[in-house]
Amino acid sequence: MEVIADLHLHSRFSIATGKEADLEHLDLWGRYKGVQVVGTGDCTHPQWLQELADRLEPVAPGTYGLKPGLGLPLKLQGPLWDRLPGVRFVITGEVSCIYKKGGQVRKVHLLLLLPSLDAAQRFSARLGRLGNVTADGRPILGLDAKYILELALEIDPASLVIPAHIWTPWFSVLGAKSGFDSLEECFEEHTSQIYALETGLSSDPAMNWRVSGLDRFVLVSNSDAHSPQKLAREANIFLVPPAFPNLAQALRTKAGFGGTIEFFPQEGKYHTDGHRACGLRATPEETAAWGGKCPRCHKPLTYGVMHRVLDLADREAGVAAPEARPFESLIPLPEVLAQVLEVGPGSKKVNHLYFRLLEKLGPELEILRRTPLEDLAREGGNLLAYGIDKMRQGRVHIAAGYDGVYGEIRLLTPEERREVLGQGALWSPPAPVSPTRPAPPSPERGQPAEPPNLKVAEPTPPSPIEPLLAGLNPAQRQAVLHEGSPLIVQAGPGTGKTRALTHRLAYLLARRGIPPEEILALTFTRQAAGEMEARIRGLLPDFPGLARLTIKTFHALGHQMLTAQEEAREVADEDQRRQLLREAGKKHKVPVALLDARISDWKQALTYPEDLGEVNEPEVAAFKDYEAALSRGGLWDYEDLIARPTLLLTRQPDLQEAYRRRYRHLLVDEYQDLNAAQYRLFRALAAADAEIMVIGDPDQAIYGFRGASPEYFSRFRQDWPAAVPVHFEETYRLPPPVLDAARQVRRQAGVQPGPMETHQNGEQPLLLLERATEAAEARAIAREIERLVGGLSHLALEDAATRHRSPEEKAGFRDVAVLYRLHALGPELERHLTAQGIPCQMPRESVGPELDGLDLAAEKVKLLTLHAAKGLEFPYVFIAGCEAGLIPWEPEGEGHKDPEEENRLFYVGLTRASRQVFLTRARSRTLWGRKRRTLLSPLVQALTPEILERREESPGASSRKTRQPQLFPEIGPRPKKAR
DNA sequence: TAGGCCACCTTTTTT
DNA sequence: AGGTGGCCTA
Repeated sequence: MEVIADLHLHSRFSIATGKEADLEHLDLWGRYKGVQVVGTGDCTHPQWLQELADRLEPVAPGTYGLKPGLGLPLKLQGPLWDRLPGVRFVITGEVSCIYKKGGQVRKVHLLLLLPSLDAAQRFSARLGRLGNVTADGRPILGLDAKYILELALEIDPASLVIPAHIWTPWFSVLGAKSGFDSLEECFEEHTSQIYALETGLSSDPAMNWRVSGLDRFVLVSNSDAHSPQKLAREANIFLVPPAFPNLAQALRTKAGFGGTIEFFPQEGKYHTDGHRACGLRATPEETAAWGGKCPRCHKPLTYGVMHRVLDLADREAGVAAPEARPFESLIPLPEVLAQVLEVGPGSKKVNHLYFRLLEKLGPELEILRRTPLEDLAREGGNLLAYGIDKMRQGRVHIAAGYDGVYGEIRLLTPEERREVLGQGALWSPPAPVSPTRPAPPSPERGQPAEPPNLKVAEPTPPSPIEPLLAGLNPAQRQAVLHEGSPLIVQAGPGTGKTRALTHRLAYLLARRGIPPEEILALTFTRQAAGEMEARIRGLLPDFPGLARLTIKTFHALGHQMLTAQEEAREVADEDQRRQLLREAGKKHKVPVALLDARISDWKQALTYPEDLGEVNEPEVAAFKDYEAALSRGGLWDYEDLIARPTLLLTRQPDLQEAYRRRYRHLLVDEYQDLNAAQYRLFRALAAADAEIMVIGDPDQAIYGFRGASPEYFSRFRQDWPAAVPVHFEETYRLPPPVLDAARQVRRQAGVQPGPMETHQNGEQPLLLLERATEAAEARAIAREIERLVGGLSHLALEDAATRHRSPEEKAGFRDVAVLYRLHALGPELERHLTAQGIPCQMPRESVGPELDGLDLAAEKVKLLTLHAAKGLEFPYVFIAGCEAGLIPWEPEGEGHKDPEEENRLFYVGLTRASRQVFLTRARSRTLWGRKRRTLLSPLVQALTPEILERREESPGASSRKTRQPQLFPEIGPRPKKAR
């Protein structure tokens, strides 16, 4: 007994679905169509899962039915319908993986088949930690497809993952635009866990047989319906009982898998090649003859599924794959009726006849596949019977779909019409004979496989150049090689600062034989220290004694020095410190903020209560209490970690001498960010004859509020008169317009940064997007990101500007950062980007305890403060909130605090980008409950038009849906969610 | 001592 | 807006 199953469809929680896409209507339409098993779809969506749990009950293992009383009444009566059982549901869903692999953006849709509702709940919860599963029933995840497979099997080994509509150009495992050339490239060592492939609307099994690499897979077909009416336009025929374990077994082994019900693939939107704008349809042969270009406009043609299949094909047409299953090609009944009645498929006439036929003849699939022609003729007329007969024989004329244009079916020619309908018609339904399609070509052995394409590794000739200097420019080389006197390097953004530092370290160790323990490299952040260490290991793998190298933050070094001399204490965290300040401040009636600032100042000047003598200020008394409390609690604060070790060194000459003897080589990163205490610590550590290299960029000094002062940078040459200055003048990061913009910004502060030359190409100007509100601003950002990634879904298809970009040029989510001045802007941006289906993350949050490999592997857009972006690089950088008062930040009523530093901060933001910068602004912004009209940031205002393009909101923005080719055009716009 | 109400304030960050 | 701390009351 045949069991027809449609496993891939979507609920109303998916984007661009009708609100009728619920269980009740799926059950109803499953019965109308004649399907016994229906996937739930969207099994990663928490609300949908809740609905499944509420409304379904198990009827067999992993198989569910509507709870009693929930089924909708059929519009139909009669013996065929009165006792028709409801459909059975199995748990299915789809995820969209958008990620970079091999330097290219990949977009792969996967169909999931899970063995139980419980498994789905666990899977959803797990995915929810890696991305956003609530915005869309088909979530967009920045995760490698193979991890999804791993995860599904980890949740339950009975799960099945089926690559979805595998040939579509934009979103599939073999797709021409963002896919792979083989399943193995995608799933690697897990490929054996893939058992089935979904052929999609634009291809049928016969096309897939031409690729012998697919022979071992079960070829499945599903509707991918976005509304229940579209259910089962493609489907699977199983010859096993309708329960999950049997279906899964059949999908794994092919045994009990009876074949598929298909669209005519030419009807699909991407079947053949062409160019929509020119209305040009092309066969792959024509495309080849035209060199892939549209002969009318010479733009690249969009390759269709057929083309892609032929690219990978290694078997002749008309030869079935071994063990191939048969398939039947059908046209949905409403379309057949539309052809017969010469009206639209959505018309009342069609609808009326549709249900009349169903009532008399049974479910739609039965009518299309099996109902005897004479019965069709009796209930629907000769023309209908004739048309369906033609369809069953495959005699259908279809102008193939291309470049997003649906194929056009013509079932009946005018002559046929006349003949069949005319007086004394030549055609009448034949006597009842089995009207099934001719059997598919019998499976044969496939062609012998091509010899494997062996790649011979090219021997790399031994390099005569010192490898540690190879690839360095002259200034970098100088920084690496310099010895004998202190060195100060001024290194702008992207000029290879870390490169120079790490190569110098490696050179010291490996060429000059400096013992690792004599080297001290200091950074400001753990991340920078970690990166430096990793890069040294990369340069000198297996070098003995690397562990004895000291690469630390200033604070870590200070902590280590302190604990070597005193009883170790913990470092007070933010909360502890605030608590102690509050207590001390309260007792002595000193405002906490004031006390905080005073104590910081004191410690940065290496001053402790005992140095303040008998001053009677309440602040001093509070300071004493605070220090006593820290001590009682066994705590140091961050400033202690610098000030105290410095005092130890200055007060104990022998200790200082010991450190100075040990560290003969000192390197300091981000030298412009030293504060007074750090500067003194560094001076205390540096012997007169030590070899010193400091590197930094005074234009990027942004920690003045923390007591840092770029003054020490310029003072270096006074402190070390023998110092040699080096200036890195070549940037490898900034494309010319960004470099230009950055320099223009600095010029506004009266600073003319030294000469700079860029090796980065790219002429994209900065883009300024001004919107009415911060919500519109966030949506504009989301839209641009979507463009950069090259479209997130079929519905928001790549526009002309991006669609022909090669996959290498497209961005992955991790290539994008959104920067802003205040944390307060972060959550709102995150909310909107998330709602638009863009995986994003504010790194503060991710500092959770249970970060595993997958968490780290998930690609996300980063949301960062400008400060936090320091030292990072992203191809695409958005700077949000480019408004006067916000950038540069001017606290309410107080006016500019430090316009110089704000200017540098903006400079830092701009110079994070290696491809393009987007500046955005909200004309009205609500911040901390106060709504204000804003002006464009003066820093942006001053940028010249050659490098800054302004793009107003396109007036056609509201006509989105008319511009966009729709996969399911009958669906209205997505319902607005209440805020 | 819990709970409720009100006033306040809001940049950027280091083991 | 929204969270926090302070202060008052029962």
